[in-house]
Amino acid sequence: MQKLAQFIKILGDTSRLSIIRSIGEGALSVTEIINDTGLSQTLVSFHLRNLRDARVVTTRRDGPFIYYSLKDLSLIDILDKLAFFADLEYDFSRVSATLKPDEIVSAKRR
Amino acid sequence: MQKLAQFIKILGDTSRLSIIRSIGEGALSVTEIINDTGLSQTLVSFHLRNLRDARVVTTRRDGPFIYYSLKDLSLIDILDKLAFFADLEYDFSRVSATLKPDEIVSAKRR
DNA sequence: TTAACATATGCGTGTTAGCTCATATGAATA
DNA sequence: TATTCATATGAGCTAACACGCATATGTTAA
Repeated sequence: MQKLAQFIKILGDTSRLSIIRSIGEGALSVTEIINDTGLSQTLVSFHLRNLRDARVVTTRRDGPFIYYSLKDLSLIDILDKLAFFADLEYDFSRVSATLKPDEIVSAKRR
Repeated sequence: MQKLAQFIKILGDTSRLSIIRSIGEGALSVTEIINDTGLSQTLVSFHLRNLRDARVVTTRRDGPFIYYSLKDLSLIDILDKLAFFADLEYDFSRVSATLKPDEIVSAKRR
């Protein structure tokens, strides 16, 4: 229970959700994440550390760049479901605001 | 995004998860929740307020008792998925520690 | 090796949020 | 109405956490 709450806490932050959404469609370097989210370098680095510790993301080094990606893409589906559950208007991934999670998944595959 | 993070934060607390699990199988009065979770009266009341505000639970008054239940049972499935995602050992609802979320759902229907 | 770029970390701060204690409100029964 | 039981609320404390600033580490290329 403790572990689950801790894990969920990691997801319950606007900045981290932004980052997760950023890398949800493919690996990005830290700088790319910074540009995509508009968050400061320090803040992105700080949150990436949390996400790393929680094993939400994985890293791959390529020269001076470190590419971050989601360890398990099914997290996006879960977040879509949560977003749908939470307020029925907003969807987490960037497809549609009116589809149900299941429909969003299928819509993305087109 | 703000709203989603706020909602997830509500879920990311050990006490509230205990309460959600308590009422996951049917409506309980506050006193029953207190006994089931082992949390203090004040603390349960405090968290129930949060869960109410987040529209996670609904209430029904019956004489001096107020019965709380989940507004949408699909929350349990989502939490099972999150628990499975988080550490592969623990499951949120009380069925099995080794089944995947889908299997848990079907196991419960037996 | 030095300079430039990419990323991480330590420290200090303000705010949020969970918790307890005391108390208040509300409903039922005698 | 008075008492008892059920539930909610307000105030105050503490700890956790998100954030910014400055700086450090690491990598590449000149």
